[in-house]
Amino acid sequence: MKKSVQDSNTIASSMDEATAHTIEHFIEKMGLIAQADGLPRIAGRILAVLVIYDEPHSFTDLTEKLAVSRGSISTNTRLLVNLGLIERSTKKGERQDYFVLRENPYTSLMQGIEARTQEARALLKATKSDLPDVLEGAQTRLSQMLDFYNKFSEAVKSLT
Amino acid sequence: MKKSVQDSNTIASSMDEATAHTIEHFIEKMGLIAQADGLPRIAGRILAVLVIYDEPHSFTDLTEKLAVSRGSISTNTRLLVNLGLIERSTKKGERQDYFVLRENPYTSLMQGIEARTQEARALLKATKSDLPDVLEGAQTRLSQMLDFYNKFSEAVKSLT
DNA sequence: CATATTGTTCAGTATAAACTAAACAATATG
DNA sequence: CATATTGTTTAGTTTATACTGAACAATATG
Repeated sequence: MKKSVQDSNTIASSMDEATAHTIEHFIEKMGLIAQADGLPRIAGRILAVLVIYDEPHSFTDLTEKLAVSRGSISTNTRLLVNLGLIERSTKKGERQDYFVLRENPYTSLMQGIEARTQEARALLKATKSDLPDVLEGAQTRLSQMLDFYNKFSEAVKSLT
Repeated sequence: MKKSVQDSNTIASSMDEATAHTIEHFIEKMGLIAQADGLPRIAGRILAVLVIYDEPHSFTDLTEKLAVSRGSISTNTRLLVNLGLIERSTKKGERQDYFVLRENPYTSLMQGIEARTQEARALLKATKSDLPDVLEGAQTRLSQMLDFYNKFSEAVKSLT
């Protein structure tokens, strides 16, 4: 078996104690942030690993570094790839897939958010046009909400 | 027992069939949108009711209109109040609390989002300063991520 | 061909969250 | 005071999701 980028047990020994702790903490916190954003905790942790380390990480690197099952790595790397945050890469003479952070990871994230607001806007427009004008209050409040989503959408688009 | 704003069984009969259906659909979709945003489905549905109807809705109005338990209404109205989306109101001679949509519901929502990004920014800053400069790649990627969150924060703030 | 490696899928389990129903405290009403 | 109303809280249930571990297919290697 090929030696992986770095064995999880040897991380700490190859760097400053405090640094190792900082990294560990960052990885766990990113898991929680991911969770708060509605993503699996593991997805956030994988992302954190790829933010910290320069080297592309293989499937097995990740299972060892994060101590989770291959199934989870498979599922969550695919998720992150779909979100446009990471991408697969390969090395010649190696069968394994490697993962690295994408160049501009966050723009595509924004596109995902944009798509979601688009759904809300569609619903609001449809509801407005389906409801009779006599429901003035409802029409007004729907307009306000739609107006907000429109502005939000613009703001998000300006970030990409 | 006081007659409530409108009995759920009589909604349809007092308005156009198509209109009733549109409202029903809007309420359910709002539940799903709330869910996608990490909120309980019921919170979205309560919000939808208050968007559609002019009248302040009591606790019991909501339980009847949405066919959910009082416990859920209690929990979720409190949640929506804390998010700044709705507010309690009262009527003289009435013991019940009533709920209405706030005047500008969405700005305070944004403030909540802002607070969440603030956490991420704090983590990124702390991690950057705790990690040694020799970890150039990590420093760069952390900066990029922080940069993104900074811009996002600005964009969100511009909406309020 | 037999064995090993790699990634995916899926059944089952664990965990977390939503929701209900009932108990409860506080207040009002008669 | 007894009873009813109102909102909150909490125990228990349901439901959804994350995660594991093992089976699997595909491919490589000897």
